[in-house]
Amino acid sequence: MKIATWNINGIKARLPNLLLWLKENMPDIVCLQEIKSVEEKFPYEPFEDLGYNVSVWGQKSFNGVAILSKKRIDEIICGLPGSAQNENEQARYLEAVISTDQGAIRVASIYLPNGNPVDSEKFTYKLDWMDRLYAHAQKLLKYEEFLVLGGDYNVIPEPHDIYNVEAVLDNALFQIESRTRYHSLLALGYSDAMRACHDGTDLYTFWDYKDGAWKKNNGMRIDHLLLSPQASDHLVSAEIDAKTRSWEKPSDHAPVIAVLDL
DNA sequence: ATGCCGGGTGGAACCCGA
Repeated sequence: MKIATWNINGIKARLPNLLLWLKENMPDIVCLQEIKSVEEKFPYEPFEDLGYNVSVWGQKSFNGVAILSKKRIDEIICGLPGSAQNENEQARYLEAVISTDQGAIRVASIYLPNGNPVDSEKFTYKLDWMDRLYAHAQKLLKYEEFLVLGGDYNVIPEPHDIYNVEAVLDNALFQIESRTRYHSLLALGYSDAMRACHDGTDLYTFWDYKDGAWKKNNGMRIDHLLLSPQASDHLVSAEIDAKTRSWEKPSDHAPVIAVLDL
């Protein structure tokens, strides 16, 4: 079972790259973020042609999450509990229950709010959103399922997850309030798939388009796959597919992939 | 360097991202 997360920064702009990547890697499940499309305009057909079931929670212009799955999707939940369930709710959380031969696996595609600038209501929105994610993640653990919370968390967990700490001292992604909330998820029992498999530096998932960040490797690790203990017991490997950042018309994020022996 | 790039909307210029 190969499961991936990728902030693709626009499904329309990234369709060729995404299809190429799917053909090369053939993941079983993919969590997508920032599709920037409403459901009605999502290009379902090319994914279905590759054998994927597709669930989308979209929004015009911004945000938007989706889940691709080779196996049947039995259940879909849009949004976190506690969200204002109205038409203004930002499309940032999509959860699916997927059938496998070993039983059900629950997967969430998460596009956590950026939160900049920190002296604005955007930062309090981020922290409130993280509090609601924590409460939901805590509840989900009680199911004792194979569970993967994948997505763009917009949190740099540790100093060695950024090329230069000085560059993000005022950034919402590195504030102690953001990092503490991220670490509280780990304290619940979730494991960061990448850190479960790799130590050290230079493990980045995002490089800004501007200022030659990719060429200078000015990156940060903000896209994560968090595994429940049941899923973590089956973790075989985890990797960042950084080479996609060097492709033509790249997303500014690279995919993260975990392999589970399920 | 909090916008130098890039996507989206809409059809120019502006919002948004990390």
